[in-house]
Amino acid sequence: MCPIRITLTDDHPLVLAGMKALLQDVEDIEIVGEATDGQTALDVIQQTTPDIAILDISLPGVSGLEVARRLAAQMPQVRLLALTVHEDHAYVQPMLQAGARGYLLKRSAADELERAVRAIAGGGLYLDPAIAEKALPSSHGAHSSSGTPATSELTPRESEVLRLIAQGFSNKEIANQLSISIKTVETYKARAVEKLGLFTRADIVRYGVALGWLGHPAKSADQA
Amino acid sequence: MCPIRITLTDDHPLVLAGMKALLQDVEDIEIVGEATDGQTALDVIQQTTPDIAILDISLPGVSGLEVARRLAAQMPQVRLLALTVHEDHAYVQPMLQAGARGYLLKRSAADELERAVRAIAGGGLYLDPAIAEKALPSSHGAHSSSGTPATSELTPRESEVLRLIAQGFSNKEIANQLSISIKTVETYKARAVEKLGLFTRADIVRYGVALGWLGHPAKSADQA
DNA sequence: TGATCCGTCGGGAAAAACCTGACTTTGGCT
DNA sequence: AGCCAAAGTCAGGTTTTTCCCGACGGATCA
Repeated sequence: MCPIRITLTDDHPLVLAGMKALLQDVEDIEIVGEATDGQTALDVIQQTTPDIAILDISLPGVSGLEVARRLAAQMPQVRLLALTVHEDHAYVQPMLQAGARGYLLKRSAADELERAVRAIAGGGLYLDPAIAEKALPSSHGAHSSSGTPATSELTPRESEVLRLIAQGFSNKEIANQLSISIKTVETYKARAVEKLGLFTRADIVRYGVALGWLGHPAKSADQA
Repeated sequence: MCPIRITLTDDHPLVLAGMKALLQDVEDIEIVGEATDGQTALDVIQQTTPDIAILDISLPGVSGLEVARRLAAQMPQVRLLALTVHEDHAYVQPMLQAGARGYLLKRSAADELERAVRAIAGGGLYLDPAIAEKALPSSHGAHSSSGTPATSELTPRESEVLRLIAQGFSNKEIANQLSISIKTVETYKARAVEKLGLFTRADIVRYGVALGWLGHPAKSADQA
C-alpha cells in the first residue's frame, strides 16, 4: 500500500514544523508539501495532489475558507482537514459546506490528528468531539447548488466593513479607507449586523475574533 | 554533560505536542514537563526546575506575562523563553522586563527554536531578528529599580477599562459592568490612552490583541 | 419586465465620546 | 504635621459618531 500523502499549511512556521514532526514519524504517512499562506497552499496542493490537505483556517492573504472553496471546485478529490483555534460554530459550518472533510482544533489532543487523518483517508469525515456536538444538531439538508443557505452570507462589502469595525475602526475611518461615503459604510454595517443577529460592537468584535480577523497582529494590510 | 532540561507551555495541545516532537529529537535537550495553562505551568516549573521554560504568552487563566513575573520573583534561576504570535513592541518590552531571556515568534523558522534554546542555555539572550530591531533602538538604559519606566504602567482600573474597550464595549456598557459612572470610565480611558500614546479605537484594539486580550475565542470570562 | 440583491448615498434625531475641570482618599516625603 | 502626587470618582457642555428611515441606479433572474 502506498502511504497517505499529506500537505500541511499553517502560517506559523514553528507550528508547521511541529505538526510535520508529529506526522512524519508515522509509518504510512508522507508529508509531500508545506505552505505558510493560502496562495502557496493552493500551488503546492495542485502540484502534489495529496490525499489530504491539512490547513489552518486563519491564513494571511487567501484565507483558509477561500482555499477550501477553490479546492472544492478545482480538485474535489483532495480531502481537506481544517485545523484551527476557532471552535465557533459560525466558522465550522462554512468550512464544512466548502467541502472540508474534517475539522480539528488546535486544542485537540495530539493523537486526534492521526485519528482524523486516517478517518478522512478512509473516506470518512472527522469532527473534533468538541465541535461535533454543536455542528450536528443544527444541520440542514444538503444544498450546495445555488450557494448560500442562511447566516454568514455577507456580501464582500458587508464583510469588509464588519471586519474593519471589529478591528476598531470608526465608520468614518472605514469610509476613508474604502473611499466611500460614511453613509454607505453605515448601510453595510446595518445590513451585516441584521443578517448576523449582532447588536453591540462587542458582538462584532467577538464575531471577528471567531473568524480570525483579530489575533494575527503581524499580518493584515490586505484590501486596498 | 547533562542535557538542557526544558518545560513547554502552550495552550494548544497540538502545538505543544508539535514543539515537543521538534525538540525531543535533539540530542542534549530533554523535555521535563508540559502545561497548557499558566497555573499548571507554574506548578510544573516549580516541580521540575528546568533550565529553560518555554512559554506561550497568551494563556488562559494566569497569563504568560504573569507567569514570567512570578517566576522572576520565585525562581530566577529558571530562564524564560517567550514564544508567541505577537510581535508588537508593546508586548515584547514588558516580557523582557519581567525577566524573559528570549522572545521567539511562532512565525519564526523552526531551527530558530533550537538556536534560541542554546543561546539562552549558554547564558545569553535571544530575540527573534524581527523583533530585535524594534526592541533595541528605542531602548532605554537600564533602570529596573523603581519598576516601570514609561509605557504600560496603567492602573488596574485603566487597564480594565482599556481591555473592555478593546473588546468592543462602549463606555456606557463598561460603566454598567464596573458599576461606575460613564464619566469615570471616560476618565480612565483618557488617562490610559494618554499614557500609551494610543489615539484611535483601532489602536486600542491592536494593543489589546498584542496583550492577548483578544484572539482566544473559547476562553475568557475572567474578572467579575 | 417586474422582483430582488447589491452598491451607493442623504437628512435628521439620538447616542456616545471628548475636553475641561473638580472632589476625595490614600500614601509617601520633608 | 503639612504637602503633594497618584488613584478613583464624577459633572457640564461641545463635538462626533452612530442610528433610523428613505432613496436610486445597475445587475440578475425568473
